[in-house]
Amino acid sequence: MSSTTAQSAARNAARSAEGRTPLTRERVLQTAVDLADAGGIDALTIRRLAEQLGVEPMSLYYHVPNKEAILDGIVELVFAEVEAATGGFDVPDADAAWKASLRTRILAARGVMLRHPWAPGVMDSRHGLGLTTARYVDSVVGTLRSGGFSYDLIHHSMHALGSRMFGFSQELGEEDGGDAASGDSEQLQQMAAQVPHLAAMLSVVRHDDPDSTLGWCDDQFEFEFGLDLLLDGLERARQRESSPGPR
Amino acid sequence: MSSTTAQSAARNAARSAEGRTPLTRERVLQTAVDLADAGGIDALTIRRLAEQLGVEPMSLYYHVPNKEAILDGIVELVFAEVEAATGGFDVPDADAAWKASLRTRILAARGVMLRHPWAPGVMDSRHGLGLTTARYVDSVVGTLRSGGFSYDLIHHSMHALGSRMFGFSQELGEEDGGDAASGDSEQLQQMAAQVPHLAAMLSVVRHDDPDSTLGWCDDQFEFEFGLDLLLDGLERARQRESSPGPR
DNA sequence: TGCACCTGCCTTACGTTGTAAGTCTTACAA
DNA sequence: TTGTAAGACTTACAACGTAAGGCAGGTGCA
Repeated sequence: MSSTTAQSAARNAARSAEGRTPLTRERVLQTAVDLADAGGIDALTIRRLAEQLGVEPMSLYYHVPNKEAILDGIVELVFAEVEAATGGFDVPDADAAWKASLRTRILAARGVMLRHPWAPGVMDSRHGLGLTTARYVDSVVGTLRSGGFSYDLIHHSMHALGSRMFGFSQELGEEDGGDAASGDSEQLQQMAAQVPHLAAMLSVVRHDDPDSTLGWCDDQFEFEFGLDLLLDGLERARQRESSPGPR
Repeated sequence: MSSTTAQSAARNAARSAEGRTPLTRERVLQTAVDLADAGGIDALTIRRLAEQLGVEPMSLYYHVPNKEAILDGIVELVFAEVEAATGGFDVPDADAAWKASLRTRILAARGVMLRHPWAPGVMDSRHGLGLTTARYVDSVVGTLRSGGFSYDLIHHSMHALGSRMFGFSQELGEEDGGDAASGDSEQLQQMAAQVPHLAAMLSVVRHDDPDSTLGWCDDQFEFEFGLDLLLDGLERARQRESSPGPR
């Protein structure tokens, strides 16, 4: 018991005297990312995270409600990196080269994911998008819009891009703005400020399909849309392969 | 202690007298699938599985080495369902309608996945394909081959289809025949018997790229191939949308 | 100056997970 | 009758996430 007390005293001394950098939500999340980068997502446990921070496990819970929140947080951190890598989430002016712009953005996202291979897996264990992630999606919607796509076609495009949009990963499942957007028009206005293109798309697409049976979008249709896009594309690639073509 | 003995005696009596259906690997795996179907993948724990089977947890380990093997096993079971749903994994004759055939097969796979929503997630937590899964992939390769695709283009197509091929899910990562195919030509011949098209593709594609830096296939190239396939397809869809077109 | 209160971290303890190691029972062969 | 192997069971452990509460140091107010 005396040893425990001594230990505690030593730590307190170290904290106040040597000026231990205080625990913050940011430091917790950043260290979590480092841990996952180094040892995979299974290496990210509360206990190891605490140890890495020189702190007892339960201390983390003062800054973060639970592990789920940590997972949400590190995904947001990854998309903050994507934002930095693309120099912000702005969308090109109308009639600009939407394709090149989108291509660049998506490849940048992929570059970030390659540095955090655990991210895709964590992403689709999460339900609902964080704000930064939603703003990324918003920028994709906005870019397509600038290229003259209808919101309907944009909606299908988002499903078709699916994995590619995030650098890998899979379907979106629920694509509302996270916890928001389940209550109807209330929070949809707050959302509009942060993710205007996404909000616009949702309101249009939702109106077109008043009986929101399958959760307001027909997964079967979306799947076939994306599949046919690929199959048609592959067919053209094959024809190109057979005939050397001009040039 | 006497109660424990009595309990044990009662169970033994029930086993021999009433003719308890014996534990087998198959029964374990099937029950695991049922459990995951009913309560999601998190509901599948060794203890619950044992309880469902009327058996003590450690008894499972006589029929299965560990939980990983159970996860491998239930994925295989799912693909056995896919095989049944498509009436076997045979490929069409040359010059047949590869696109319709492939489309049907993939949509059938999707139908099965919808009954086992946990399957995609489990799949990409696994490294390497089981035999049945590999045979499914093989049938996709074979079908593309029957449509006149080169093995190179087939290889890229597989990457591009990625998620769609399995009904959802994501990239392949390692796409060798599971544990096999890391040792070179030895097991590659045993593999050839079971998954001939896949083996053929691998041997061709591998030769073209002797310095197998990035793990013998260039992920960056594959990603861009698939992305451009989609972007080009979307551009055509948008043009179609703008001009109502003939008909 | 004294006392209450808040902030930030620590201690202890619980239930759940996968599984290593060893034991007991039953069926059958010699 | 005895030996053997198959097929279960018992016990035990380390690692996980986290509920509940404790305790030091600083801050604000009397």
